[in-house]
Amino acid sequence: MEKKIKLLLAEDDNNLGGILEEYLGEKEYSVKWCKDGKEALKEFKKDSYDICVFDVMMPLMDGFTLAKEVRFLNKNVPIVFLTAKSQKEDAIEGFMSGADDYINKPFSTEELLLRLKAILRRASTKTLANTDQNEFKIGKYKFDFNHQILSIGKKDQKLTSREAELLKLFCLNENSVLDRNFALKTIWLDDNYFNGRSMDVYITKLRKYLKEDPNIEIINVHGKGFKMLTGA
Amino acid sequence: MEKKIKLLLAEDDNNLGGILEEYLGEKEYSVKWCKDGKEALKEFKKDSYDICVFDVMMPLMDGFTLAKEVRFLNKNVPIVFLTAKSQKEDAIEGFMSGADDYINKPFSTEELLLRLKAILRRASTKTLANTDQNEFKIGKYKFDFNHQILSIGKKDQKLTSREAELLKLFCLNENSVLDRNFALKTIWLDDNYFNGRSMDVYITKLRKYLKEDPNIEIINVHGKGFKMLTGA
DNA sequence: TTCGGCGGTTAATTAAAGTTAAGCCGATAA
DNA sequence: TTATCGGCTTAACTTTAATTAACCGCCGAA
Repeated sequence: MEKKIKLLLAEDDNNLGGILEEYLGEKEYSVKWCKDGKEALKEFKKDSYDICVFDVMMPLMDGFTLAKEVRFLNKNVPIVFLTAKSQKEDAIEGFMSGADDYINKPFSTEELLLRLKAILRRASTKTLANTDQNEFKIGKYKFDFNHQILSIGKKDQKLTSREAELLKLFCLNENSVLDRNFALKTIWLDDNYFNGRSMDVYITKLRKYLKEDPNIEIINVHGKGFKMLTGA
Repeated sequence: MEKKIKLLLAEDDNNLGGILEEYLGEKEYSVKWCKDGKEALKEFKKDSYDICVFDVMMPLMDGFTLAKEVRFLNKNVPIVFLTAKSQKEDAIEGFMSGADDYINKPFSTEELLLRLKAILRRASTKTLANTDQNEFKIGKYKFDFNHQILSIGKKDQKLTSREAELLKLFCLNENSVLDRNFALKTIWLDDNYFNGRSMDVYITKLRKYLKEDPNIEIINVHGKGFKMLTGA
């Protein structure tokens, strides 16, 4: 059996929630169903998920607010909004980032399944090697991912592929927390203990490379991951 | 049953006050009704509230003056003003901060309820992780949340993530009570006994860090939480 | 006034992360 | 085929963060 895709569902309606949990659970998803936004946020903080499905209208914390909080924790996880027909499209789009999608209620479960597949395909092609962005500015540094070169002034530092992948992830999550497990899963494909320790070693290496510009720092967020701060 | 939303009502009219107290009390609010501005201010100092509803025309202290005092104590609590139709809109808006709203008398209780919900939703999006504010002044100190640094003069004190999160919560609730369970739920995600004791340890640490400026103190409000006083 | 719970503080424990070096392995060159 | 090298992982040891424990004092309700 393939490993299941972890899906976080926030839906206050018991009926719809139950249906989705059951239906998606039978497919390639492992579903965590929360009945309000607060609960879902707590859950997202606790565990890591591959995709989120949020109802927009919910008690305690609506889907958009929830999405904002989740985005703050992870810039990459794709989010699908469940909206009522009455909601204005442009208002919805204002809340969505590039990786997101929405689907109008009522919808068939097959329809949702198709959307989920599409968005995951899009997301997975984007996540790592495949982002079209391959050159980054990091403070006074310039980082060329393709050539695996980190340069400052005249000095060039050749990077290994692991170093480059990790640094790229940091660039894509500049100034926000890069979740430990997310990074491990995207680069090492498995977030076990040893890969974790390996990553720590790479953190040390990156810090060494980046110490020429005092405004750049990779700080640890205990139990969560790391944050690359780039002054500004 | 979810915990009720604490609402501070300042209304001198016995009739309207009584109606609101009863009607809101039946809904998801726990209402404290004060019959003049002075009393309301005293009450606000004593306890912590999620939202305020102030009549503008009141004896002893009018709603705007009251709001100014309350704002001094807490920059974030949303305030809804009850105004007479005759009052000029722009004059009212001049007194409101971004988080506030007003409603013209007479109004239906349903109308007020809707406003309260809307304003609370708006306010909640701002609460924690999501505030864009990340630098704070605390007396003579400067606190940079992103870099987790608390500095006074030339001295920098590095903070751990937990210390920084807690201090940020205090900054967002400067001079007003930070509810114990609220803090635990936002930072520790669970307000059980051990997390509570853990928080107490962090309070001790923050007090140590902040003792260079004698005007700053974190005082305990027995059974409720803590208040960070910043002289001023 | 007394008692029970809450909070203050310091210390002990456990878990996470930092660092350096050794080991492993595949690729390449002699 | 074997020596060497680079990249990565594993190991060992250190430091730091966070939680739990232990002990004590104080506040407020009865």
